[in-house]
Amino acid sequence: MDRYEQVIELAKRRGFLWNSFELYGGTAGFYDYGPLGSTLKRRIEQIWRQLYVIQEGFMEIETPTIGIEDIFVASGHVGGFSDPLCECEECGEAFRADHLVENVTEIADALSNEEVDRLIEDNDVVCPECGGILGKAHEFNLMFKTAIGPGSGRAGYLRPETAQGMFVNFQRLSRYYREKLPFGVTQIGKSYRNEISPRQGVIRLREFTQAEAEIFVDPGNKDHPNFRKFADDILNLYSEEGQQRRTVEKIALKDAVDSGIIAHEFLAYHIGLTNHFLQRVGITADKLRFRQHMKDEMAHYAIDCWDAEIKTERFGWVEVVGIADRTDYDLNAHAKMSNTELAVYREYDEPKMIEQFVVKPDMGKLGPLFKGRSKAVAEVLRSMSRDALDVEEITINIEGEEFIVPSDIITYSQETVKVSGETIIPHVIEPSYGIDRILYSVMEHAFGEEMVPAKEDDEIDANEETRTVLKFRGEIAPVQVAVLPLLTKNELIGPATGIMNALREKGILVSYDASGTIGRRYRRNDEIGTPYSITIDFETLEDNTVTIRDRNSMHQVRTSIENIEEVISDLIYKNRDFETTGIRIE
RNA sequence: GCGUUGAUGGUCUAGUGGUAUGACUGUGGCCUUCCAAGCCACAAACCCGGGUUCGAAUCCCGGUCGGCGCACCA
Repeated sequence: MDRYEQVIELAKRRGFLWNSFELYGGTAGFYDYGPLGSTLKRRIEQIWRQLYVIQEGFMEIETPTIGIEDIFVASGHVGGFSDPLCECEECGEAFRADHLVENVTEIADALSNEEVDRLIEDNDVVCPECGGILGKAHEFNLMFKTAIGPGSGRAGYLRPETAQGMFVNFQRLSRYYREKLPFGVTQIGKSYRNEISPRQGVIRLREFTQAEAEIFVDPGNKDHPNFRKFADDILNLYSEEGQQRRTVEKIALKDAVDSGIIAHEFLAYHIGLTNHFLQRVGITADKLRFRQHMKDEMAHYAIDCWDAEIKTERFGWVEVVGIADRTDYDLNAHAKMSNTELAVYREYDEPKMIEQFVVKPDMGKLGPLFKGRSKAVAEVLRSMSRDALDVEEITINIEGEEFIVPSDIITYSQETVKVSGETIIPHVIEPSYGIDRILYSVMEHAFGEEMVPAKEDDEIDANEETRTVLKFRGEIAPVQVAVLPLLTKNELIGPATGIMNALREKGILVSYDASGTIGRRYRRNDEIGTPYSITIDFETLEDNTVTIRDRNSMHQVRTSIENIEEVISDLIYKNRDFETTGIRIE
């Protein structure tokens, strides 16, 4: 069993991850989160909220998982997700069908699959790799399509990313943030891609959870006011240049910006924030790197893009977060599609006095002359230059129609105009997290097998046994503390229940376990990553003390029942040193 | 999607044309004392569909799911 199998086997057995629809045989690309998995996932998301929503102030919104066609036409997903592909019947290589017929037609990308097939046949297009015969063109549409409403309905798609729901709310959001850049918005939710052949368990899913932030910034100012916070952090950077040399470099973010490796401070800040987040949820620092997209792999509209990649035993480096400067691409696309201006007005510090050439058509005269067309004529006149207007009769052309305008109908002058601001289309910085991949990576990095001394027993030779333990950070461990009466005796169950209730009132997730020997129960809790165990024994009845056991060190202290919930809370949330919580016992 | 390979309790596994082996886990009980190994009892499985057969978990075909290779991963 490799590490992946060990983690997945444990995840399945202990209620973290289950194959969906298993009762009916299952379907690839879907996973259920069991009791511990859901809790772990929620704790990871909660830390994400703590950083992005509370600390950064990027409020969370929630938009439908189904989107209408226009959204995905504008975003490019309808076109981009339905490339026709042809596979070679000889060598099996797949090619973009429209690219294959580019040389024999002008309109390759506007053809139906049948038309492409016919062109391939008529022009004897063969496989560019091996010269073999090509199969029929077929669509690879990675979006799930559905119908909204009865009958054939209106086309809808399950969203392939949460981002579009935020872009299309730009105007509302801009107003919410009182029209001041920068501002950001976040969404945590499900996205859907109908992958052709999902494998690799939870690494590639058809339904998955994204946590995305869209941060709208002034394109003229991509400095970050709090950059200092991460400026000195040293990260494993795998830059475009580094990839050519196949070397990952440890560089401080400040230096990466100064030397131009990272495009600008704002992006670097968010790389820093991602680094902070991933380590806080328990990703091992030396199994984490940031890889820059190569020029040819980056979407054409992006300026710079970095992926956070995590090293896993089976899959190697797995992309878990993408941090991109998407420029104004999305807002432009939706502005065009919806015919609505998606921009903010930025007031200058000082109004600018601008020399302007101003044309003033006399509408009183234009009106009777051109009737219904006079407004369009005036528009054109206003945009003309002084030279073009300085003639006897001005001839203009609107949609093939000619208009002759006598020059005495207009006046023009050079004027000084006060301009107090300008309209700008913000650029978008987008950190996009794949929560499921992160959750798996956290489990893998937390997973450990340790050899520990076995209990003495003459009949068994081995003096060591394997302890399986998930070393989750306290903050993300699904079960935060186990309450264990040493024996199943009523006099022990009473105080145990009391302690459990006090902990629960404090908001701590407790598992109560009275079944089996104490050693077995410790091991059970090690395996699901419970950081602390409280054991109630007969001494408790005498002096109101219990033992607390630390999962990682297996050390125990004896401490008072009084305020035990505060002690546990401090251990989990405030990084209190375990050894300070009581008297160490051997 | 193509090729290849596998599928037996929760987990790991034995096995056969006549309904299944063992271990671990789990549950209940016993146990005055702390790291899975004590005692008693209990629970729990042949991936799905079709075919051959008196009878199929076993043989054959198809599917599903998993692994691997190829392709795909905006």
